[in-house]
Amino acid sequence: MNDRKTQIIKHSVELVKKYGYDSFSYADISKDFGITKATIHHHFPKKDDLGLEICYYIHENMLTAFDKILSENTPAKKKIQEYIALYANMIDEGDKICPIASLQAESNIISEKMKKEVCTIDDLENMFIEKLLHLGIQSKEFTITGNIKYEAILITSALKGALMYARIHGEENYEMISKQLLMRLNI
Amino acid sequence: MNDRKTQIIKHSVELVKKYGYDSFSYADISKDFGITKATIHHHFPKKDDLGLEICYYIHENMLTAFDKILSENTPAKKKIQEYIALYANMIDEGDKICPIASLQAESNIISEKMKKEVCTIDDLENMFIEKLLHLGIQSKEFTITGNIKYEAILITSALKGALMYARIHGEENYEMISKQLLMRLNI
DNA sequence: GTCTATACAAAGATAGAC
DNA sequence: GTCTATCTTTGTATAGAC
Repeated sequence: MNDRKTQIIKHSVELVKKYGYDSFSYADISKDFGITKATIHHHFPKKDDLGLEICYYIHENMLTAFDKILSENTPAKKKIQEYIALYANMIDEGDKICPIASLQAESNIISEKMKKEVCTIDDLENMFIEKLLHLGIQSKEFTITGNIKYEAILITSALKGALMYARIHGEENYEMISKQLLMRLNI
Repeated sequence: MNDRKTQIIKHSVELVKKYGYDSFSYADISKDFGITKATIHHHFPKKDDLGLEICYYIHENMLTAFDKILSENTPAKKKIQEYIALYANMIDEGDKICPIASLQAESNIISEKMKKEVCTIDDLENMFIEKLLHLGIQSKEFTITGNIKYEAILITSALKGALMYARIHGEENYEMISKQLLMRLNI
């Protein structure tokens, strides 16, 4: 619809991945697109308006990516590896981390509305992984010891942590850490 | 030792754990201690000076905690649990995460000097865990599949991620996630 | 939708007095 | 070591013209 509006949201997600929500400004977007700050305020009166749209965008993007992975006729192991590859792309883009990890780290800064959205996205991601784990168990690709729900949360949390580590210490670390994480599933 | 300067550093570490480095200000410290911003600038002319001292303080604190755990005549399993409890304390303090995770999330905001210090602290923590893993293997308390170095990095990264998750979703999650993480070591 | 202009507060920082 | 006072820059935000 509103091309410029979507353009700003997309770019803002990248800024969150690189600098965090509180540390990027309307001035940054202004420079990057060659428009004035006032124009951005026209589309998003308050920064929190933009912040919420950022969350919604991440949410929708995630749904699309997960639906694609689920729809493919592939074994659970392959689906999990595709999920892990989604994260890897963020480092390749240059100096970025998971936008949700970034917002989690700023949870005492963002509005209650944004916080709630972050929680919803977290739940979505964890339920997706839980689903993949159940798939793999059913197809006897692997077994899970302990609690499946928390195994899922462990996987998503560990990958977010791994991405932050790899951004500073070298992107090659992400692959090594994720490989080690999946070792318990014999993947 | 317990002079104003140290007092400011200690408090700043807590602010980093709660809000992040970029999102806390001299004005915050000023209010909390009832002193002016100028006084803080007297102790730390630039914010980066304070930032570095924050890193050094975290570094030293970590060394002390790790030395204590290593010096005790306890099995490796117990030592790992003590390490995990160190993290748990941060949530108990109220709404806080690992200060290093916070700085990692802001790695494109902080100075090169601070970034280097964060890396050093990361290495220190990972080597500590690696040591505990070797101890446990030697004493036949558990076995490790895969790469021990990356198992250590996985543990530290996962716990940082788990802490961020638990801050938003409820502190009880930290225990559940860490329990699931250690399941592979049969702890 | 985009601009200029402007307001207003906050953040980092400095000079100089006590 | 702490203060008052001041400065600069940046960030968020609004009003009104084109």
